[in-house]
Amino acid sequence: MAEKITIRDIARFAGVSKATVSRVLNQKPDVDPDTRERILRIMEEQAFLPSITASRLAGGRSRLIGVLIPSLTWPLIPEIMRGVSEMVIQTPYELLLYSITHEQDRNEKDQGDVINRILATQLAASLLAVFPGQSARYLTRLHEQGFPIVMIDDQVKPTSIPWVSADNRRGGYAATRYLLQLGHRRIAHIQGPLKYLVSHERYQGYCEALSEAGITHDPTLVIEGDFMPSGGRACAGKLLALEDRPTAIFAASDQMAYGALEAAEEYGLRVPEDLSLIGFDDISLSAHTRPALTSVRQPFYEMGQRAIALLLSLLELPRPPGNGRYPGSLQTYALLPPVTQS
Amino acid sequence: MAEKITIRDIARFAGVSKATVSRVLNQKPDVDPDTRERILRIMEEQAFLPSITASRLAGGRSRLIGVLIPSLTWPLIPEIMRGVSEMVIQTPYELLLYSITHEQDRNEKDQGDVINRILATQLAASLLAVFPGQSARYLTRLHEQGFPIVMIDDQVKPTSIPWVSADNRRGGYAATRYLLQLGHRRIAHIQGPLKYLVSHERYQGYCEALSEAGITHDPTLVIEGDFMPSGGRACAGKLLALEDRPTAIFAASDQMAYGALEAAEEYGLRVPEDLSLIGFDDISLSAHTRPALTSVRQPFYEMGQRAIALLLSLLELPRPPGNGRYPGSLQTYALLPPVTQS
DNA sequence: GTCCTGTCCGTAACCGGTACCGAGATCGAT
DNA sequence: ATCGATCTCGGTACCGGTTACGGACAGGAC
Repeated sequence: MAEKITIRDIARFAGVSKATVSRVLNQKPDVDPDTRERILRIMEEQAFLPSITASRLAGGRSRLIGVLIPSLTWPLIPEIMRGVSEMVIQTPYELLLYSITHEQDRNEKDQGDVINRILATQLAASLLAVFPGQSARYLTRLHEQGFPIVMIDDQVKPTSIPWVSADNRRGGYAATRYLLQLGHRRIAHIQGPLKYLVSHERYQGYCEALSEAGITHDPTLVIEGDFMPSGGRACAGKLLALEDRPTAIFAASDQMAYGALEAAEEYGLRVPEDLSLIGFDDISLSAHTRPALTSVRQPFYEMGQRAIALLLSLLELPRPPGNGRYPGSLQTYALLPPVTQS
Repeated sequence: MAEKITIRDIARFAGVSKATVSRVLNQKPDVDPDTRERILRIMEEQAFLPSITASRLAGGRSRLIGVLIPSLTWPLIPEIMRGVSEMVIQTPYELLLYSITHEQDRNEKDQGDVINRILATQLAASLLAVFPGQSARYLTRLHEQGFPIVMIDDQVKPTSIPWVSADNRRGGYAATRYLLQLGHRRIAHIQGPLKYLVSHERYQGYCEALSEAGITHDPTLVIEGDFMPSGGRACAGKLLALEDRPTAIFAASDQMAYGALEAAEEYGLRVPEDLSLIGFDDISLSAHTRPALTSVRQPFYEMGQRAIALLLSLLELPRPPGNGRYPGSLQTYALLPPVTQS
């Protein structure tokens, strides 16, 4: 195994001191352009890559990105992570995985513990927080102290933290448009729990599509569900029991759409012949079920990519003085459009 | 933010030198028991935790565990990772994520690149390789050089690397037993591709259960599939076309079981009334489909736990001299039993 | 020619640990 | 009492970077 070459070797080859090499590594200004060029060339030739460990210890910025995710078993997380890791592999950064087990007692303490751990070990000096939920409060404080953080979150409340989110309003709009294009006029909507922002956004998209089509909003066709199959079944049951029954249902989650399938079966209705049904992407495998479920795909892969790109761009910025806020951070975000599939 | 306390602080509190504190940290023998006790107590009081970065730089063992995984979107990976991370969170170790994007050109070069990266950055000094596939060759060499590695793999060929695997033979046995207990005598089996070891193992379990029940093996009831829904459909089609049609099918993957469902529908057979069907767990959501699919659950969560426990135990061992093989590494493995569910 | 300013770069201390070397203490054996 | 072996432990040189400080040298203004 070839001896690992160090900054000292590079310095020796270039006939300069370690300090100068370090300066070009960190893009400090006070280096002669010729010298810089020469050193860069030598580093290239020697395939030199500085020790993340050493530079971190010496007080440099860390090349380790902490990724804070809720239970991986939530099916959309892996899709996000795919985008994240494909992006990161092209950079000299590495990913440090911090998984919060959402299963067990989901009290805030757990999450705080993990964040404390990240801070205490000092390994990661930046954070990608995926659906942080309750932890968002901690994160906001952290971010205000100058710790680079990007969130991927559906529940974006006003925050100073740069974030990436799917465009749920447009998703709801797209789902409803799809049903309208099939010729439906009486379209019901099973909402997600109203305590979630996404539920309102999807509902809002639904309303917009309807009013755009000149259909007056019928409140009896909108019921609040719980994102779960059983809730979807119950809600769909109520909807199908109406005397003026809807001909199509837009469920705010695939899980609820499954429940709705069962309810339809109970009523002897066939999908999609007698009742059209569209879900909202919790589950990437919906296309494999029978009957195949139409669903609005959220662009999780792209969200992962965007989020990490955003974080990387923050890291390249020089550390801001003063209050530690990155200039313009309030504007850094991305809303990604949905896709109707299957 | 409280100043980070270091080994020097502890040394000062205890009235000893840094060296001695380092010795108790690394469980070196030459420390007076009283002194050790005192230092440990002080570390406890001060909530001291040594800098992973510094100890790594100074040549100590790394507390970073590299996790090498194929595309996270493969649904069983998250379940494994859940076991892994729940285990790791209880230790002072951290997880470094290296995801191989299986999607794109799946040539070996990709995988070699990632492994080179792990080696070059020197961050992780141990590795958990999940379904390494082709990379296993690299890993074997690495392991023989003394690099601690544990594999989670279904395709265990003779190797010196400690591994954890599901017991596929018992899984096949369990699936077949399940059908036997329902009273079936003519039980078909749709195999996985025979190039995979797991396919043979599951088949073997199938044969054992049959012969144990005193049923003579009928070769026309066993067909090789491709793990995919379309293949399952084709195979099931052939089976159902037999004049002496089987009353139950054991498919070696859930995907193929889905295909079989479609084939049954084609033949006007209802599941489970007219035809019993059992799958093998590729997909954790099988229980949500209609009709709910019975499946053999592979204990991925537990496999993750076991694998990381195994790796940690290797790390606690002193570095072996000579050829770098851990004594008894050929015996360190774990076969975990399956569970029939739903 | 002197003085000042700015550019470029080397020296050395330091980050927080690890590990080698050797010193002092203790103790049993001679 | 002398000696060597063993147990403890301190001193110190690192690991591979970063950074404060200051020196050398060039150029321009006077």
